[in-house]
Amino acid sequence: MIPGQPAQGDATRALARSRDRQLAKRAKITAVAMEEFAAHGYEGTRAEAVALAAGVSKGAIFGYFGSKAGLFLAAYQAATLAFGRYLDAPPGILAGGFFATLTYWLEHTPGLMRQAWAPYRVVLIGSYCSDLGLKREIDTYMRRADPYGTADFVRFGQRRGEVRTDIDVEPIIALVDWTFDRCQDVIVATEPDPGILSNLTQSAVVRPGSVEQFVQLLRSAIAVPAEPGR
Amino acid sequence: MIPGQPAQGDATRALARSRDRQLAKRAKITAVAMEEFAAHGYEGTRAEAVALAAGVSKGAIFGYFGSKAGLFLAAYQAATLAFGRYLDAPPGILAGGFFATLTYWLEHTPGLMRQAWAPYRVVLIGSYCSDLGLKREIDTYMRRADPYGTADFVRFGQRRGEVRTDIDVEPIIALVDWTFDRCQDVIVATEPDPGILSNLTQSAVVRPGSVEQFVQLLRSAIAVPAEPGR
DNA sequence: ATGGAAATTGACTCCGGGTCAAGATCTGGG
DNA sequence: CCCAGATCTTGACCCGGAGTCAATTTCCAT
Repeated sequence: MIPGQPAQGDATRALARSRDRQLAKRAKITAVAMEEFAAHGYEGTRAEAVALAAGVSKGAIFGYFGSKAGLFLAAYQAATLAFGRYLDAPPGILAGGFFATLTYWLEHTPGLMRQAWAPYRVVLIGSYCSDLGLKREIDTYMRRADPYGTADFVRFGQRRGEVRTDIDVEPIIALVDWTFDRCQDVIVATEPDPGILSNLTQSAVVRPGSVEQFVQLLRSAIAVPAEPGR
Repeated sequence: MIPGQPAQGDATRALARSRDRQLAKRAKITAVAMEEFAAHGYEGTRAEAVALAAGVSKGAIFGYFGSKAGLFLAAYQAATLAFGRYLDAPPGILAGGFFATLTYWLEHTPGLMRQAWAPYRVVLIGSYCSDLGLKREIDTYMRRADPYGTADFVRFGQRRGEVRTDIDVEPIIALVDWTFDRCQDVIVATEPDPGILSNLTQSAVVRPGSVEQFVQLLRSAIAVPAEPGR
């Protein structure tokens, strides 16, 4: 157990180290790919440029990820993990309930975007553009991994009695995701500095308060219906 | 005015005829492109294959449409026009109001899809996959042309007092579009014969009644809120 | 050291979008 | 009927980038 030379040349130890190096390299490539995709889009990103920036050869990229689509998928997954889950909000906020938490995250979106614009852009690209095959893989991943924890979040709202339980959760989850995305669109379009994230939504005049309206729509849709008697 | 030979060889007449031929060829190419895109997806479609099937040369395609993206955009626009507008429902249905009309169209979706599966697939492809630039053009087109008349439809609902007017129309329109899309997804996944439209949504078990649940969600969201007193 | 397994490389192939000079077709006038 | 000029059409060609694979390097166990 003395640190220094590999203690007794155990095969397992060596293998583990090599596995570690693999993973590190994979992670490095993924990180670089995220930057590249964010900067140039899916079509605009060159496998060779990623290889160069990551300090490996083009062949290695395909060795690790199989194809450009595979590389993007990895970058996309990494990007989604760069954002927190709904229920990671501070306890004080969570105590305020489902809609308070939702509002909290929406208010923090501009800051999060600025702090992590590459992941944000990659997620955007993944949501909107790719061939159907890739799109399908992304959907599958989102459903299986649920990286934002939307499902847990909705169930949290249901447990607190804020979110209706008279219909399936799936449509509700889908609607929450959609609302959040639309609000992000609005926020991006409204942001005072259109430099970084520009050229997606042209400046159709965005009325302030749009976010609130989307949230209101969501609330009407998924809050527990008032009991008919009253 | 006697039909037969071109009356008196007028320049205008000749120009008009040539313009007509142009348009006819353009339409032909667009129609063929729609089939090809529907069958093979965006990436999978070869400009040369379209040219061959349309009986023109590859150069002509680029002459008419500038690029593959331009060709797709044309096919996409043609595809959206192949579907009716919401308010084109039979008068008897329209008399039943907003939600009745919505339900009518949803019930007719399977039939429409079978009868016009190429336009349907192309619209699907356009909604989900393309590079950001193309996506943006598609969004612009949808907002400007509103080929399904969703905006008119929502205002129709508002005029009838069925749809709330206390928030902007834009979020409502967006939500109606989204709901319709999701319902279509569900219907496609539920269809007994998964042959034609298969391999997009894998058979995640779809509970019957999902469509109704989405509509219920929509109704809760956008119906006029019950007055607080009651 | 050394044999061999595994990782890495980058020159190469292949494919498809896009171009453009050459040729076909059309138009109007003589 | 024929000609000149304009316009349309063609398909061989170019080019860039995804993906491959034989050769080479790195790594490890003995």
